[in-house]
Amino acid sequence: MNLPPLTQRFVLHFGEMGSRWGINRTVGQIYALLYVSPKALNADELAEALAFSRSNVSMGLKELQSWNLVRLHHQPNDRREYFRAPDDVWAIFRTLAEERRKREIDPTLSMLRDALMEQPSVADDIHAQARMREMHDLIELMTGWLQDVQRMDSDSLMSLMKMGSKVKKLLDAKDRLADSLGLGAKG
Amino acid sequence: MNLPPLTQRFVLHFGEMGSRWGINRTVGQIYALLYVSPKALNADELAEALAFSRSNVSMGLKELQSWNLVRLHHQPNDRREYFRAPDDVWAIFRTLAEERRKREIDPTLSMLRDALMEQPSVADDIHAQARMREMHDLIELMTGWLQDVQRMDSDSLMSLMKMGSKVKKLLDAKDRLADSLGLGAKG
DNA sequence: CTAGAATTTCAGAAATTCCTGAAATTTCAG
DNA sequence: CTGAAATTTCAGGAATTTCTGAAATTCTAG
Repeated sequence: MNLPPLTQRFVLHFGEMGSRWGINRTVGQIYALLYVSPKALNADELAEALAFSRSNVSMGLKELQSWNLVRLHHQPNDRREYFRAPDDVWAIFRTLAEERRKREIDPTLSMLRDALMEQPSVADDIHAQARMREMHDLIELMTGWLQDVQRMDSDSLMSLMKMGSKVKKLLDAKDRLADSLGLGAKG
Repeated sequence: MNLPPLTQRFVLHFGEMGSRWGINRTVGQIYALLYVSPKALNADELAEALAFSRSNVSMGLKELQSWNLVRLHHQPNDRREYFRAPDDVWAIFRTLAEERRKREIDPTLSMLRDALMEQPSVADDIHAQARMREMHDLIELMTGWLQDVQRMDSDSLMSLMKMGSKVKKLLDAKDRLADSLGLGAKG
């Protein structure tokens, strides 16, 4: 591996963190390098820069493509494929959240839905089902909210986040205003 | 394993999903069982119910304790330790988010901070550092926001989530109001 | 104290995941 | 078509993680 110092630190860090994020070292390092690289890279360049086997890079890129995290490019008079990470870091985050929801949350939501349709046959399962309902409702609320905010443009999302918990004050103010005008609760 | 049907499905699912969530089968199944169990369980009961070795359960419980995800209890005239998941599923989620931030985000944030202090020495590193700054700013904004909302009580959080993207309309309304009153931009 | 119950530690076996080189397949210029 | 370049697949070796049983340690009733 022969990368400039800052790039190298970033790449090695992503390789190490990979295991905590549920991706392997190869995938982590490939994405890190694509993310900071000023230009699109092809598979051979990645294999060379990161000292991985060509086949390993191929599998890593496939994985990243299945996550929708890379864009493909072509150079004139060169039939190799070149890869880039999206420029917009917010878009990357959105994609990541979306894909993780699909893989890590949706299967559980569907298992919970199935379990909630059943008629529990013993006392312990009655309690278990009630607990599952609590979990189901929370997950449904959170994923629904996630999908809502994912539809917002980056600027609105940023201003919303910058407000942080001040949103609560705004909500309270809205409620008081609605009350004082004699309006009922409304969404 | 001899569990009532719904409980068993839930437990097995958490065991399987464990690998996607970065926890192992043992830890997943133990927590699933604690979560749906109507009463606190001791390590022997867990080992028996899940058909794991006693030592494996011990390590799994240690892991869960390091995540702050279990509560310890004692029964009169019994010196064994009994374990429970917190009753409030929102509290569980908050803890999970907090601990994942510590393990999966904070190390990266700190690496990025360090990298941003350096003076890039080659052209590619200048670009790389700019990209790192974008990532740093997004992560800082998101974790700051997360800490803000984590301080909100469960009810406020729920009503906020139920609003979903309607929050944006509320924000727009606030901005228009502020404008029409001739006020400048304010937090 | 002490004995035995409860729990933890830990070496290494078992299972899983990662990674490579070789072979197979796909792509496309000529 | 053909052949060489580009890419993918895949068997199996390397590395890592998980899990167990045995031994060590901690705890507490008496």
